[in-house]
Amino acid sequence: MTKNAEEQLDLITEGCVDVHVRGELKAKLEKSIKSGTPLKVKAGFDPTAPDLHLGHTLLLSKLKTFQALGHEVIFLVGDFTASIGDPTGKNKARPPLDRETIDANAETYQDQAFTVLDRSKTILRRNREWFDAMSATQLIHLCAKVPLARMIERDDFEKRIQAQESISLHELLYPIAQAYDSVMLNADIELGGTDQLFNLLMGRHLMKAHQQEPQCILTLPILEGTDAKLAGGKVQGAKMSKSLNNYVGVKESPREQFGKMMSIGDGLMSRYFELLSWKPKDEIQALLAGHPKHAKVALAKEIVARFHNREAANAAEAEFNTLFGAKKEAQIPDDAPTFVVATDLFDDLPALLVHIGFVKSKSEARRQIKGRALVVNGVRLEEGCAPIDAKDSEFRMGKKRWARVHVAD
RNA sequence: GGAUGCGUGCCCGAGUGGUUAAAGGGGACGGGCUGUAAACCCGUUGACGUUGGUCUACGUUGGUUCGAAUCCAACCGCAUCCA
Repeated sequence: MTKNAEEQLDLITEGCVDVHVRGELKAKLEKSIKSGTPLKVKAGFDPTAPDLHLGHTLLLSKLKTFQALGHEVIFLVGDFTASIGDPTGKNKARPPLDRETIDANAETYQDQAFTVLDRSKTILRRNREWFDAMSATQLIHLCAKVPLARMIERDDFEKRIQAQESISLHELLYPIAQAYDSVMLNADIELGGTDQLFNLLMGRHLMKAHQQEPQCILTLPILEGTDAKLAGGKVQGAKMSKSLNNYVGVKESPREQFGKMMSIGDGLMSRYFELLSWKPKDEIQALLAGHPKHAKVALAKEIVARFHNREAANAAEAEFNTLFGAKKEAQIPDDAPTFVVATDLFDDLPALLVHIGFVKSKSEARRQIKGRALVVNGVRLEEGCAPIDAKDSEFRMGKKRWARVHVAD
Protein backbone atom coordinates (compact mmCIF):
# COMPACT_ATOMS: atom_id res chain seq x y z
CA MET A 1 0.00 0.00 0.00
CA THR A 2 1.95 2.89 -1.26
CA LYS A 3 -0.82 5.39 -1.76
CA ASN A 4 -1.98 7.72 0.95
CA ALA A 5 -5.56 8.03 2.04
CA GLU A 6 -6.33 10.97 -0.18
CA GLU A 7 -5.00 9.25 -3.28
CA GLN A 8 -6.85 6.08 -2.51
CA LEU A 9 -10.05 8.00 -1.94
CA ASP A 10 -9.78 9.56 -5.36
CA LEU A 11 -9.24 6.24 -7.08
CA ILE A 12 -11.99 4.57 -5.14
CA THR A 13 -14.66 7.17 -5.64
CA GLU A 14 -13.95 7.87 -9.27
CA GLY A 15 -16.98 7.03 -11.33
CA CYS A 16 -19.17 6.43 -8.29
CA VAL A 17 -22.56 8.06 -8.11
CA ASP A 18 -22.90 8.32 -4.32
CA VAL A 19 -20.43 8.03 -1.50
CA HIS A 20 -21.84 7.48 1.97
CA VAL A 21 -20.12 8.87 3.96
CA ARG A 22 -17.02 10.41 2.52
CA GLY A 23 -15.60 11.52 5.85
CA GLU A 24 -16.05 8.09 7.36
CA LEU A 25 -14.50 6.47 4.34
CA LYS A 26 -11.43 8.62 4.60
CA ALA A 27 -11.13 7.87 8.29
CA LYS A 28 -11.33 4.15 7.55
CA LEU A 29 -8.62 4.45 4.93
CA GLU A 30 -6.36 6.35 7.26
CA LYS A 31 -6.85 3.84 10.00
CA SER A 32 -6.20 1.02 7.57
CA ILE A 33 -2.94 2.53 6.39
CA LYS A 34 -1.80 3.26 9.90
CA SER A 35 -2.55 -0.19 11.22
CA GLY A 36 -1.60 -2.03 8.06
CA THR A 37 -4.97 -3.77 8.07
CA PRO A 38 -6.78 -3.96 4.75
CA LEU A 39 -10.41 -2.85 4.60
CA LYS A 40 -13.13 -5.42 4.03
CA VAL A 41 -14.93 -4.58 0.83
CA LYS A 42 -18.16 -6.42 0.25
CA ALA A 43 -20.18 -6.82 -2.91
CA GLY A 44 -23.04 -9.21 -3.22
CA PHE A 45 -24.17 -11.01 -6.34
CA ASP A 46 -27.40 -12.87 -6.51
CA PRO A 47 -27.03 -15.89 -8.73
CA THR A 48 -30.43 -15.43 -10.31
CA ALA A 49 -29.17 -15.69 -13.86
CA PRO A 50 -26.30 -17.83 -14.99
CA ASP A 51 -24.41 -15.26 -16.99
CA LEU A 52 -22.50 -12.14 -16.18
CA HIS A 53 -22.65 -9.27 -18.59
CA LEU A 54 -21.05 -5.89 -19.09
CA GLY A 55 -23.32 -4.31 -16.52
CA HIS A 56 -21.92 -6.51 -13.77
CA THR A 57 -18.38 -5.69 -14.77
CA LEU A 58 -18.68 -2.08 -13.65
CA LEU A 59 -18.86 -3.32 -10.12
CA LEU A 60 -16.17 -5.91 -10.68
CA SER A 61 -13.83 -3.31 -12.10
CA LYS A 62 -14.26 -1.22 -9.01
CA LEU A 63 -13.55 -4.21 -6.82
CA LYS A 64 -10.43 -4.76 -8.82
CA THR A 65 -9.34 -1.26 -7.93
CA PHE A 66 -9.66 -2.17 -4.28
CA GLN A 67 -7.61 -5.30 -4.84
CA ALA A 68 -4.91 -3.26 -6.52
CA LEU A 69 -4.82 -1.06 -3.44
CA GLY A 70 -4.34 -4.07 -1.22
CA HIS A 71 -7.78 -4.25 0.34
CA GLU A 72 -9.73 -7.39 1.02
CA VAL A 73 -12.48 -8.05 -1.46
CA ILE A 74 -15.31 -10.30 -0.38
CA PHE A 75 -17.32 -11.68 -3.26
CA LEU A 76 -20.55 -12.64 -1.60
CA VAL A 77 -22.73 -15.07 -3.47
CA GLY A 78 -26.28 -14.41 -2.40
CA ASP A 79 -27.45 -17.97 -2.57
CA PHE A 80 -29.90 -17.32 0.23
CA THR A 81 -31.06 -13.90 -0.94
CA ALA A 82 -31.52 -15.23 -4.45
CA SER A 83 -34.16 -17.50 -3.07
CA ILE A 84 -36.06 -14.42 -1.94
CA GLY A 85 -35.63 -12.37 -5.07
CA ASP A 86 -34.58 -8.76 -4.95
CA PRO A 87 -37.66 -6.55 -5.24
CA THR A 88 -35.51 -3.67 -6.42
CA GLY A 89 -36.91 -2.07 -9.53
CA LYS A 90 -39.48 -4.76 -9.88
CA ASN A 91 -43.12 -4.06 -10.19
CA LYS A 92 -44.05 -7.52 -9.21
CA ALA A 93 -42.71 -10.26 -7.07
CA ARG A 94 -40.32 -12.68 -8.62
CA PRO A 95 -40.84 -16.36 -8.22
CA PRO A 96 -38.29 -17.70 -5.78
CA LEU A 97 -35.65 -19.89 -7.37
CA ASP A 98 -34.97 -23.43 -6.35
CA ARG A 99 -31.68 -24.45 -4.88
CA GLU A 100 -30.35 -26.43 -7.78
CA THR A 101 -30.71 -23.54 -10.16
CA ILE A 102 -29.10 -21.24 -7.67
CA ASP A 103 -26.15 -23.54 -7.12
CA ALA A 104 -25.57 -23.99 -10.81
CA ASN A 105 -25.79 -20.26 -11.38
CA ALA A 106 -23.43 -19.58 -8.52
CA GLU A 107 -20.78 -21.78 -10.10
CA THR A 108 -20.79 -20.02 -13.44
CA TYR A 109 -21.01 -16.65 -11.72
CA GLN A 110 -17.80 -17.23 -9.89
CA ASP A 111 -15.95 -18.41 -12.95
CA GLN A 112 -17.10 -15.45 -14.93
CA ALA A 113 -16.33 -12.97 -12.19
CA PHE A 114 -12.71 -13.96 -12.38
CA THR A 115 -12.47 -12.74 -15.92
CA VAL A 116 -12.14 -9.40 -14.15
CA LEU A 117 -11.19 -10.09 -10.55
CA ASP A 118 -7.97 -11.55 -9.26
CA ARG A 119 -8.94 -14.97 -8.05
CA SER A 120 -6.12 -15.36 -5.56
CA LYS A 121 -7.03 -12.13 -3.81
CA THR A 122 -10.75 -12.69 -3.64
CA ILE A 123 -12.58 -14.11 -0.66
CA LEU A 124 -15.64 -16.08 -1.64
CA ARG A 125 -18.51 -16.34 0.77
CA ARG A 126 -22.13 -17.44 0.52
CA ASN A 127 -24.85 -16.05 2.68
CA ARG A 128 -26.46 -19.40 3.25
CA GLU A 129 -23.55 -19.94 5.62
CA TRP A 130 -25.39 -17.91 8.23
CA PHE A 131 -28.97 -17.87 7.05
CA ASP A 132 -29.34 -21.62 6.96
CA ALA A 133 -28.35 -21.68 10.59
CA MET A 134 -30.66 -18.89 11.63
CA SER A 135 -33.63 -19.74 13.80
CA ALA A 136 -37.05 -18.19 13.57
CA THR A 137 -36.42 -16.52 16.90
CA GLN A 138 -33.26 -14.91 15.59
CA LEU A 139 -35.10 -13.78 12.52
CA ILE A 140 -37.74 -12.11 14.63
CA HIS A 141 -35.09 -10.36 16.68
CA LEU A 142 -33.51 -9.16 13.48
CA CYS A 143 -36.77 -7.84 12.11
CA ALA A 144 -37.43 -6.10 15.40
CA LYS A 145 -34.57 -3.76 14.62
CA VAL A 146 -36.21 -2.40 11.48
CA PRO A 147 -39.13 0.04 11.64
CA LEU A 148 -41.84 -0.54 9.07
CA ALA A 149 -41.99 3.12 8.19
CA ARG A 150 -38.45 2.82 7.03
CA MET A 151 -39.27 -0.03 4.73
CA ILE A 152 -42.33 1.40 3.08
CA GLU A 153 -40.85 4.82 2.48
CA ARG A 154 -38.77 3.13 -0.12
CA ASP A 155 -39.46 4.18 -3.68
CA ASP A 156 -40.13 0.81 -5.25
CA PHE A 157 -42.58 -0.16 -2.58
CA GLU A 158 -44.29 3.18 -2.49
CA LYS A 159 -44.88 3.03 -6.22
CA ARG A 160 -46.21 -0.45 -6.03
CA ILE A 161 -48.50 0.50 -3.19
CA GLN A 162 -49.82 3.43 -5.16
CA ALA A 163 -50.21 1.39 -8.30
CA GLN A 164 -52.22 -1.09 -6.27
CA GLU A 165 -49.77 -3.88 -6.89
CA SER A 166 -49.03 -6.53 -4.41
CA ILE A 167 -46.04 -6.73 -2.15
CA SER A 168 -45.34 -9.94 -0.40
CA LEU A 169 -43.92 -9.97 3.06
CA HIS A 170 -40.84 -11.89 2.04
CA GLU A 171 -39.86 -9.04 -0.21
CA LEU A 172 -39.53 -6.80 2.80
CA LEU A 173 -37.07 -9.30 4.12
CA TYR A 174 -34.72 -8.91 1.22
CA PRO A 175 -33.06 -5.65 2.27
CA ILE A 176 -32.86 -6.92 5.82
CA ALA A 177 -31.13 -10.08 4.70
CA GLN A 178 -28.67 -8.19 2.57
CA ALA A 179 -28.01 -5.83 5.44
CA TYR A 180 -27.44 -8.72 7.79
CA ASP A 181 -24.74 -10.00 5.46
CA SER A 182 -22.85 -6.83 6.21
CA VAL A 183 -23.22 -7.45 9.91
CA MET A 184 -21.94 -11.00 9.60
CA LEU A 185 -18.99 -9.93 7.50
CA ASN A 186 -18.41 -6.78 9.51
CA ALA A 187 -17.88 -5.01 6.24
CA ASP A 188 -16.08 -1.69 6.01
CA ILE A 189 -17.38 -0.86 2.60
CA GLU A 190 -20.16 -2.18 0.43
CA LEU A 191 -20.50 -1.63 -3.27
CA GLY A 192 -23.63 -1.78 -5.34
CA GLY A 193 -25.53 -0.23 -8.20
CA THR A 194 -27.40 3.01 -7.60
CA ASP A 195 -30.61 1.00 -7.50
CA GLN A 196 -29.23 -0.78 -4.47
CA LEU A 197 -28.94 2.34 -2.37
CA PHE A 198 -31.81 1.46 -0.10
CA ASN A 199 -30.51 -2.03 0.55
CA LEU A 200 -27.04 -0.68 1.18
CA LEU A 201 -28.26 1.91 3.62
CA MET A 202 -30.16 -0.76 5.46
CA GLY A 203 -26.77 -2.33 6.00
CA ARG A 204 -25.59 0.77 7.79
CA HIS A 205 -28.72 0.81 9.88
CA LEU A 206 -28.43 -2.80 10.96
CA MET A 207 -24.74 -2.56 11.67
CA LYS A 208 -25.36 0.36 13.99
CA ALA A 209 -28.12 -1.63 15.62
CA HIS A 210 -25.56 -4.37 16.23
CA GLN A 211 -23.09 -1.91 17.72
CA GLN A 212 -20.81 -2.18 14.73
CA GLU A 213 -19.08 0.61 12.93
CA PRO A 214 -21.34 1.14 9.93
CA GLN A 215 -20.07 0.32 6.48
CA CYS A 216 -19.39 3.02 3.95
CA ILE A 217 -21.32 2.82 0.76
CA LEU A 218 -20.31 3.36 -2.81
CA THR A 219 -22.86 3.20 -5.57
CA LEU A 220 -22.01 2.74 -9.21
CA PRO A 221 -24.01 3.70 -12.26
CA ILE A 222 -26.36 1.22 -13.81
CA LEU A 223 -25.40 0.36 -17.33
CA GLU A 224 -28.24 0.71 -19.77
CA GLY A 225 -28.85 -2.14 -22.19
CA THR A 226 -27.71 -2.16 -25.79
CA ASP A 227 -31.21 -1.14 -26.84
CA ALA A 228 -31.17 2.11 -24.88
CA LYS A 229 -31.85 5.30 -26.79
CA LEU A 230 -30.93 8.90 -26.50
CA ALA A 231 -33.96 11.04 -25.88
CA GLY A 232 -33.93 14.68 -24.94
CA GLY A 233 -30.20 14.60 -24.35
CA LYS A 234 -30.50 11.78 -21.86
CA VAL A 235 -29.92 8.10 -22.21
CA GLN A 236 -33.21 6.30 -21.79
CA GLY A 237 -33.57 2.60 -21.47
CA ALA A 238 -33.86 -0.37 -19.23
CA LYS A 239 -30.78 -1.62 -17.53
CA MET A 240 -28.75 -4.27 -19.20
CA SER A 241 -30.13 -7.67 -18.43
CA LYS A 242 -30.26 -11.06 -19.91
CA SER A 243 -33.99 -11.35 -19.64
CA LEU A 244 -34.45 -8.29 -21.82
CA ASN A 245 -31.89 -9.62 -24.24
CA ASN A 246 -30.08 -6.31 -24.34
CA TYR A 247 -26.83 -7.50 -22.88
CA VAL A 248 -23.29 -8.28 -23.90
CA GLY A 249 -22.14 -11.31 -21.97
CA VAL A 250 -18.58 -11.71 -20.79
CA LYS A 251 -18.49 -15.26 -22.09
CA GLU A 252 -19.96 -14.59 -25.46
CA SER A 253 -17.95 -15.18 -28.59
CA PRO A 254 -15.83 -12.39 -30.06
CA ARG A 255 -18.18 -12.15 -33.01
CA GLU A 256 -21.24 -11.80 -30.81
CA GLN A 257 -19.63 -9.26 -28.56
CA PHE A 258 -18.33 -7.25 -31.45
CA GLY A 259 -21.63 -7.39 -33.28
CA LYS A 260 -23.64 -6.37 -30.27
CA MET A 261 -21.32 -3.49 -29.53
CA MET A 262 -21.66 -2.34 -33.13
CA SER A 263 -25.42 -2.39 -32.97
CA ILE A 264 -25.76 0.11 -30.15
CA GLY A 265 -27.20 3.48 -31.03
CA ASP A 266 -24.87 6.40 -31.56
CA GLY A 267 -26.52 8.24 -28.72
CA LEU A 268 -25.35 5.58 -26.34
CA MET A 269 -21.70 5.89 -27.31
CA SER A 270 -20.47 8.48 -24.89
CA ARG A 271 -22.26 6.78 -22.03
CA TYR A 272 -20.74 3.44 -22.90
CA PHE A 273 -17.30 4.95 -23.30
CA GLU A 274 -17.56 6.69 -19.99
CA LEU A 275 -18.59 3.58 -18.12
CA LEU A 276 -16.82 0.82 -19.97
CA SER A 277 -13.66 2.09 -21.53
CA TRP A 278 -10.38 1.94 -19.68
CA LYS A 279 -8.71 4.20 -22.22
CA PRO A 280 -7.24 7.54 -21.11
CA LYS A 281 -9.75 10.36 -21.04
CA ASP A 282 -8.17 12.42 -23.80
CA GLU A 283 -8.14 9.44 -26.11
CA ILE A 284 -11.84 8.89 -25.45
CA GLN A 285 -12.53 12.54 -26.17
CA ALA A 286 -10.70 12.29 -29.46
CA LEU A 287 -12.63 9.19 -30.48
CA LEU A 288 -15.98 10.71 -29.60
CA ALA A 289 -15.13 13.79 -31.60
CA GLY A 290 -14.47 11.71 -34.71
CA HIS A 291 -16.77 9.60 -36.81
CA PRO A 292 -19.15 7.66 -34.59
CA LYS A 293 -18.53 4.45 -36.41
CA HIS A 294 -14.80 4.58 -35.75
CA ALA A 295 -15.41 5.24 -32.11
CA LYS A 296 -17.82 2.34 -31.96
CA VAL A 297 -15.31 0.02 -33.56
CA ALA A 298 -12.68 1.11 -31.07
CA LEU A 299 -14.95 0.36 -28.14
CA ALA A 300 -16.09 -2.93 -29.59
CA LYS A 301 -12.49 -4.01 -30.04
CA GLU A 302 -11.58 -2.92 -26.54
CA ILE A 303 -14.35 -5.01 -25.08
CA VAL A 304 -13.55 -8.10 -27.12
CA ALA A 305 -9.86 -7.75 -26.26
CA ARG A 306 -10.70 -7.50 -22.58
CA PHE A 307 -12.68 -10.71 -22.41
CA HIS A 308 -10.81 -12.61 -25.09
CA ASN A 309 -7.66 -11.11 -26.51
CA ARG A 310 -6.32 -8.63 -29.01
CA GLU A 311 -6.11 -11.13 -31.88
CA ALA A 312 -9.70 -12.13 -31.38
CA ALA A 313 -10.68 -8.47 -31.45
CA ASN A 314 -8.88 -7.91 -34.72
CA ALA A 315 -10.36 -11.05 -36.20
CA ALA A 316 -13.84 -10.01 -35.10
CA GLU A 317 -13.41 -6.65 -36.76
CA ALA A 318 -12.12 -8.21 -39.96
CA GLU A 319 -14.97 -10.64 -40.05
CA PHE A 320 -17.45 -7.91 -39.36
CA ASN A 321 -16.15 -5.97 -42.33
CA THR A 322 -16.42 -8.89 -44.70
CA LEU A 323 -19.89 -9.65 -43.46
CA PHE A 324 -21.34 -6.20 -43.53
CA GLY A 325 -18.75 -3.99 -45.03
CA ALA A 326 -18.68 -3.32 -48.74
CA LYS A 327 -21.88 -4.84 -50.05
CA LYS A 328 -24.66 -6.81 -48.58
CA GLU A 329 -23.95 -9.92 -50.55
CA ALA A 330 -21.99 -11.07 -47.65
CA GLN A 331 -20.20 -14.25 -46.90
CA ILE A 332 -21.27 -16.66 -44.31
CA PRO A 333 -19.30 -16.45 -41.06
CA ASP A 334 -16.93 -19.25 -40.20
CA ASP A 335 -18.72 -20.24 -37.06
CA ALA A 336 -22.16 -20.49 -38.62
CA PRO A 337 -23.77 -23.70 -37.46
CA THR A 338 -23.86 -26.60 -39.88
CA PHE A 339 -26.76 -28.97 -40.18
CA VAL A 340 -26.92 -32.29 -41.90
CA VAL A 341 -30.45 -33.13 -42.89
CA ALA A 342 -32.34 -35.77 -44.77
CA THR A 343 -33.68 -34.99 -48.21
CA ASP A 344 -37.32 -34.98 -47.20
CA LEU A 345 -36.69 -32.44 -44.45
CA PHE A 346 -34.67 -30.33 -46.84
CA ASP A 347 -37.54 -30.27 -49.28
CA ASP A 348 -39.92 -29.06 -46.60
CA LEU A 349 -38.56 -25.57 -46.38
CA PRO A 350 -40.66 -24.27 -43.47
CA ALA A 351 -39.85 -27.35 -41.43
CA LEU A 352 -36.19 -26.94 -42.31
CA LEU A 353 -36.15 -23.35 -41.09
CA VAL A 354 -37.62 -24.49 -37.80
CA HIS A 355 -35.05 -27.26 -37.56
CA ILE A 356 -32.09 -24.94 -38.06
CA GLY A 357 -33.49 -22.54 -35.50
CA PHE A 358 -34.30 -19.58 -37.74
CA VAL A 359 -37.92 -19.49 -36.67
CA LYS A 360 -40.12 -20.99 -34.01
CA SER A 361 -42.92 -22.35 -36.15
CA LYS A 362 -43.68 -23.30 -39.69
CA SER A 363 -46.24 -20.54 -39.92
CA GLU A 364 -43.62 -18.02 -39.02
CA ALA A 365 -41.31 -19.56 -41.58
CA ARG A 366 -43.90 -19.10 -44.30
CA ARG A 367 -44.46 -15.53 -43.29
CA GLN A 368 -40.77 -14.78 -43.36
CA ILE A 369 -40.37 -16.33 -46.78
CA LYS A 370 -43.33 -14.32 -47.99
CA GLY A 371 -41.69 -11.24 -46.56
CA ARG A 372 -38.55 -11.90 -48.59
CA ALA A 373 -36.45 -12.57 -45.56
CA LEU A 374 -34.67 -15.69 -46.69
CA VAL A 375 -31.54 -15.78 -48.78
CA VAL A 376 -30.18 -19.13 -49.91
CA ASN A 377 -26.82 -19.34 -51.62
CA GLY A 378 -26.87 -15.63 -52.22
CA VAL A 379 -30.27 -15.65 -53.87
CA ARG A 380 -33.28 -14.10 -52.21
CA LEU A 381 -36.20 -16.47 -52.25
CA GLU A 382 -39.43 -15.18 -53.68
CA GLU A 383 -42.71 -16.78 -52.89
CA GLY A 384 -43.38 -19.90 -54.84
CA CYS A 385 -40.01 -20.05 -56.50
CA ALA A 386 -38.30 -23.23 -57.59
CA PRO A 387 -36.98 -25.60 -54.95
CA ILE A 388 -33.35 -25.42 -54.00
CA ASP A 389 -31.21 -27.80 -55.95
CA ALA A 390 -27.90 -28.11 -54.17
CA LYS A 391 -26.31 -30.54 -51.80
CA ASP A 392 -24.65 -27.87 -49.72
CA SER A 393 -26.39 -24.60 -49.13
CA GLU A 394 -25.86 -21.43 -47.19
CA PHE A 395 -28.92 -19.98 -45.54
CA ARG A 396 -29.31 -16.48 -44.27
CA MET A 397 -32.27 -14.78 -42.68
CA GLY A 398 -32.08 -11.19 -41.68
CA LYS A 399 -28.79 -9.84 -40.49
CA LYS A 400 -28.08 -12.23 -37.72
CA ARG A 401 -29.15 -15.71 -38.68
CA TRP A 402 -26.89 -17.95 -40.68
CA ALA A 403 -26.56 -21.66 -41.27
CA ARG A 404 -24.97 -24.17 -43.56
CA VAL A 405 -27.13 -27.06 -44.59
CA HIS A 406 -25.83 -30.27 -46.04
CA VAL A 407 -28.18 -32.82 -47.51
CA ALA A 408 -27.43 -36.35 -46.45
CA ASP A 409 -27.71 -39.10 -48.99
C1' G B 1 -64.15 -12.96 7.92
C1' G B 2 -67.55 -9.08 5.12
C1' A B 3 -68.37 -5.50 0.92
C1' U B 4 -66.77 -3.77 -3.81
C1' G B 5 -63.75 -3.72 -8.19
C1' C B 6 -60.49 -6.06 -11.51
C1' G B 7 -58.11 -10.60 -14.51
C1' U B 8 -57.90 -9.94 -22.67
C1' G B 9 -52.47 -11.89 -27.24
C1' C B 10 -44.88 -10.64 -25.56
C1' C B 11 -46.57 -5.87 -22.85
C1' C B 12 -50.19 -1.88 -22.41
C1' G B 13 -55.13 -1.55 -23.79
C1' A B 14 -60.19 -1.49 -26.63
C1' G B 15 -64.12 -4.74 -27.02
C1' U B 16 -69.83 -6.18 -23.14
C1' G B 17 -74.14 -12.05 -27.10
C1' G B 18 -72.93 -13.27 -33.70
C1' U B 19 -69.21 -10.24 -39.82
C1' U B 20 -63.60 -11.16 -33.34
C1' A B 21 -57.53 -14.76 -34.26
C1' A B 22 -60.01 -10.22 -31.23
C1' A B 23 -59.37 -2.34 -32.65
C1' G B 24 -55.19 0.86 -31.25
C1' G B 25 -50.33 1.53 -29.33
C1' G B 26 -45.54 -0.35 -27.74
C1' G B 27 -42.07 -4.05 -28.47
C1' A B 28 -40.21 -7.76 -31.62
C1' C B 29 -39.15 -9.76 -36.44
C1' G B 30 -38.50 -8.98 -41.79
C1' G B 31 -37.82 -5.53 -46.17
C1' G B 32 -36.05 -0.48 -48.06
C1' C B 33 -32.35 3.47 -46.91
C1' U B 34 -27.47 2.88 -44.01
C1' G B 35 -22.46 2.38 -40.55
C1' U B 36 -25.90 -4.87 -37.96
C1' A B 37 -26.41 3.44 -35.64
C1' A B 38 -30.41 7.02 -35.47
C1' A B 39 -34.53 8.95 -38.11
C1' C B 40 -37.99 7.66 -41.77
C1' C B 41 -41.10 4.40 -45.15
C1' C B 42 -43.33 -0.58 -45.94
C1' G B 43 -44.76 -5.53 -44.34
C1' U B 44 -45.47 -9.32 -40.53
C1' U B 45 -46.64 -10.52 -35.51
C1' G B 46 -51.44 -18.08 -32.31
C1' A B 47 -50.60 -23.08 -34.50
C1' C B 48 -51.32 -26.68 -38.44
C1' G B 49 -52.52 -27.15 -43.75
C1' U B 50 -49.97 -25.51 -50.76
C1' U B 51 -55.57 -22.89 -51.26
C1' G B 52 -60.57 -23.72 -49.41
C1' G B 53 -59.93 -24.50 -44.27
C1' U B 54 -59.13 -26.72 -39.35
C1' C B 55 -57.77 -26.34 -34.35
C1' U B 56 -56.38 -23.54 -29.96
C1' A B 57 -56.95 -18.66 -27.32
C1' C B 58 -59.71 -13.56 -23.72
C1' G B 59 -57.68 -16.21 -15.03
C1' U B 60 -59.86 -21.74 -14.05
C1' U B 61 -64.02 -25.05 -14.20
C1' G B 62 -68.86 -25.74 -15.22
C1' G B 63 -73.69 -23.64 -17.03
C1' U B 64 -77.37 -20.58 -20.14
C1' U B 65 -77.74 -19.99 -25.61
C1' C B 66 -78.48 -21.93 -32.40
C1' G B 67 -74.09 -18.94 -31.01
C1' A B 68 -70.08 -16.31 -25.37
C1' A B 69 -64.07 -12.64 -24.43
C1' U B 70 -69.00 -10.73 -23.80
C1' C B 71 -74.68 -13.50 -19.62
C1' C B 72 -74.83 -16.91 -14.92
C1' A B 73 -72.36 -19.94 -10.90
C1' A B 74 -68.36 -21.70 -8.25
C1' C B 75 -63.31 -21.44 -7.72
C1' C B 76 -58.38 -19.08 -8.12
C1' G B 77 -55.40 -14.55 -8.19
C1' C B 78 -54.81 -9.22 -7.40
C1' A B 79 -56.43 -4.65 -5.37
C1' U B 80 -59.43 -1.18 -2.33
C1' C B 81 -62.53 -0.31 1.93
C1' C B 82 -64.52 -2.43 6.52
C1' A B 83 -63.42 -5.94 10.76
